[in-house]
Amino acid sequence: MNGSPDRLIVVLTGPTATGKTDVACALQDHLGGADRVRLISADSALVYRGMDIGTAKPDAAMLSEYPHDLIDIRDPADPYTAADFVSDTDEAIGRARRLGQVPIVVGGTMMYVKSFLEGIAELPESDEELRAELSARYEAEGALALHSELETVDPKAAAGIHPNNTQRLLRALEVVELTGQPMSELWNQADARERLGGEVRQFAVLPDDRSRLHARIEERFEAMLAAGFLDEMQTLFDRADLHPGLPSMRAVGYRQGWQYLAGELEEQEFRTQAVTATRRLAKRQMTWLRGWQDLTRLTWGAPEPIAENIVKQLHKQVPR
RNA sequence: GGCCAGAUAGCUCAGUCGGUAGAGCAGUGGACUGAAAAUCCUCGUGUCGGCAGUUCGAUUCUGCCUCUGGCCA
Repeated sequence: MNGSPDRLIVVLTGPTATGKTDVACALQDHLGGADRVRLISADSALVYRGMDIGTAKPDAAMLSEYPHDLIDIRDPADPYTAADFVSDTDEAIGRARRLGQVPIVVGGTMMYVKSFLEGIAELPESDEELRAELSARYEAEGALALHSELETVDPKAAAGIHPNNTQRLLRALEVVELTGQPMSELWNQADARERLGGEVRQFAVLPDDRSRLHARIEERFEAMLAAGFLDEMQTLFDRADLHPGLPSMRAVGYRQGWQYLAGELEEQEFRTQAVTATRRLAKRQMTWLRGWQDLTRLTWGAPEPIAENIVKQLHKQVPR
C-alpha cells in the first residue's frame, strides 16, 4: 500500500446485477478480513428494512460475515436522501479509521457516490407542507408559470432545469422560499477534498456486453420471484402507512409490484415492466460512469479475480 | 362452408373525406446538488398483408387472394 494506508478510501461502483457486493466481500478477504476492512453500502434501496428480495440485498448470514454500514437503517415510510448518505458515510469512515479499518464504499446509487466524492452544498431539507403548496400551484398555474418565476428569482438554476421537470423545478423554488437565497448561490460551498482528507481510489465493475447484462437481469428477476418477492411485496402493500409516492415504493420492481397488487397491471405486464425498468436503471448508471474521472474500469466476471486485480492496483504507487 | 370485423413502426394502436403516415410503450443518446432504483430532455421510412382494377395519383375506393379473431352452420 502506498505511504498512507490509514488515509485510503476505496470506492467500488457499477451498474446493478454485476456482482459488486461479491467483489466487495472478496476484497474484504484479501485485505485482512472484517477487522481490517469496513464495507459501506452506497445504495438508495438497501437502506430500507423489509425490502430484501427485490433489492438483491445480501442475506443475514452474509451480512454477519461481511458487515455493511448503511443497510437496513430506515423504515420504508421514512425517506432517505443523498445528503443523509453523505453525512452517514462521513461518520462511518471516521469510525472505521479509528478502528484501523480501510473503508470500502460499495454500491450503484451514482447520485450518492457523486455527492460523497464531490460534496453536497448545505441546503435546507425538503419541507412537506411547502412542497404540497408548490405542487398545488403547479397544477393550477402550470409548468411555464412556475418556471418563469424561477427565472426571476434564480436564473442560473432555471437555465439548467427544464419546465417539465417538476421535481427539480419545485425543489429549486422550495430552496429559495426557505432560505431567501437562490439555490445556485448555495452550490459549490462544499470542499469535498478537505472533507474526505484522504486518498480515494475508485473502481467500477462494468459489463463487457450489455446484452449479457440484460439476460442476467432477467434471470435475477425470475429468481427473486421464486424467492418470494411477491410475498415481501404484499407485506409492504398491506401496510397502511406506505403509498406509491414514497421513494422506497418507487424503487425498481417495487413500483411495478405495487401496481400489480393494486390490480393496475396484469402479471405478465408486471414481469416485463419490472425487468425493463431494471435495464433502464443499469443504463442510467452506466451513463454516469461514462465520463467519470479517476476511475479504474474492471470487466464484469468472477468476483475473485476482480478483487485480486483491485488489490494489485491498490499496491501500486500513485504519482504525487 | 356462410356472415362480420381486423391486417399500418420491435409491441399496442390512431389516421389519411384519395396527394406515400403518427402517438404510447420498447430502444438510443443525454441532463442531474436533500425523492436519484427519482425526475426530465433528444432521436420516428415503415413493401400502411398480397395481387389486380378505377384514378394524374391508392396505404385510403373496388374486386379477388392470404392470414387472424368472432358469430352462424
